[in-house]
Amino acid sequence: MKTKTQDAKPYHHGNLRDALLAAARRLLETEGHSALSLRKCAAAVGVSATAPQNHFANKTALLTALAAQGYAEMEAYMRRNLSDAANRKTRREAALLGYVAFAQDHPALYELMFARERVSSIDPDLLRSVGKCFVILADIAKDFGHFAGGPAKVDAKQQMFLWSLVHGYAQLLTANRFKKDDMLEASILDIIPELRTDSGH
Amino acid sequence: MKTKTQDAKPYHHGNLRDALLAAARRLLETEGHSALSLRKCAAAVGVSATAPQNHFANKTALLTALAAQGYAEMEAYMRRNLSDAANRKTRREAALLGYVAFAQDHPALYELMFARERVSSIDPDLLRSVGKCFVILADIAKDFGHFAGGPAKVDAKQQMFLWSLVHGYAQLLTANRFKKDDMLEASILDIIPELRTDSGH
DNA sequence: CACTGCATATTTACATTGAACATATCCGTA
DNA sequence: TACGGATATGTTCAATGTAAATATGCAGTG
Repeated sequence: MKTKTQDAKPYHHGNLRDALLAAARRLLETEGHSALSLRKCAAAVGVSATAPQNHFANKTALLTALAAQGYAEMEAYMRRNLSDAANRKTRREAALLGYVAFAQDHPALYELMFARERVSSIDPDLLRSVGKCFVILADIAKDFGHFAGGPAKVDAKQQMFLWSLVHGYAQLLTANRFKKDDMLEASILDIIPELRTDSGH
Repeated sequence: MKTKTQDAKPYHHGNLRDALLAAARRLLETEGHSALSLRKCAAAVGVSATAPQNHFANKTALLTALAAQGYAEMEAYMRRNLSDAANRKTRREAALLGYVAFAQDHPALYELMFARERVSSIDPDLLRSVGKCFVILADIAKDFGHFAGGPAKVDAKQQMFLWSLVHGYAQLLTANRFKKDDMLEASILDIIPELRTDSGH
């Protein structure tokens, strides 16, 4: 018989889903994805090994939710330190630096966000988070690159160019493939060769 | 008692290491990395479940060898269809198209080649294979981008620019992040905005 | 030929993990 | 109060990575 006065551990956690996501995130970033298991998440939160199944159908579902959370946070990185009144150049540079800073601050999570097999790429929540990130990039992309073709094709090429460049840079940087001292000094802004128009400032 | 006339399965495989790598490669490309286990590799080759341990200290060692093999093959893709007499522009375009073609033909292997946790990034064989790929890119990079700084810094920025661009493009393409029709039409050559000098042709 | 050493493969064993299943508990509501 | 849905538990199983001890074959050496 359990007394009501001293609060025993409740049968129901209350917010297990978020707690599991937080634990998973912590495990991922401190011990790497190979150390991330549903059981460890459950243990970290203090519930039974199979409790996560009530909130995530399988491990992929949890990783997908984690990735979606990652995109949302990356968006925040791209928008941080910015007032709406900031001019175009400032916004541009802040967004690109934010993108890279996020990858550097959370390399394991960033890798998960682009892992083809570990996340369900058709998940609506994930797609929504991805989309919100890339409207930012798509807007910035208007300023970069001289390309041939009609307006739609030019837009597409600009977006592909910028996204490829910043994503490739972020991943090669976090994968430690840039070794030379001269490379380590160069930021993402330093390796963008030109502007279409210097409409900012 | 075993007769010598009908050849019984030999106790020693003869070339188990290569056979395991081939089996691993097949599993990776047909069923994905989550279906790749040491035991399945062993079973595919027809040896006991723990035989691989004699050739690969652990799973990471096998994946690292597989990644090294991938870089060697990507180099072949970049060099294919080329005579030494080809002019600079032709070599440039063939190498870039080859890089992307490799990623498209072997997306799971390509992803492995840049996976931070699954491969040992300090493995000498891997580093050698990576290096041979990127002398090609480093040479091509000389033609791209106007950057500030001394010669060494300019070289570094050009290399970072080109490698980031082509790697980001390849990964976003294989990860199916380019959705719009206009994007699917654009090749890597279409999203490179300019040449430093048109020294080729 | 007999013997020895080494590389290679096998067998056995164990802890971890993802997942399925039936069951228990809590809470809101009719 | 009784019921039902949501949430958590305990049990169970197959697959996996890895360790340790053992067996096999081969290549020399006496």
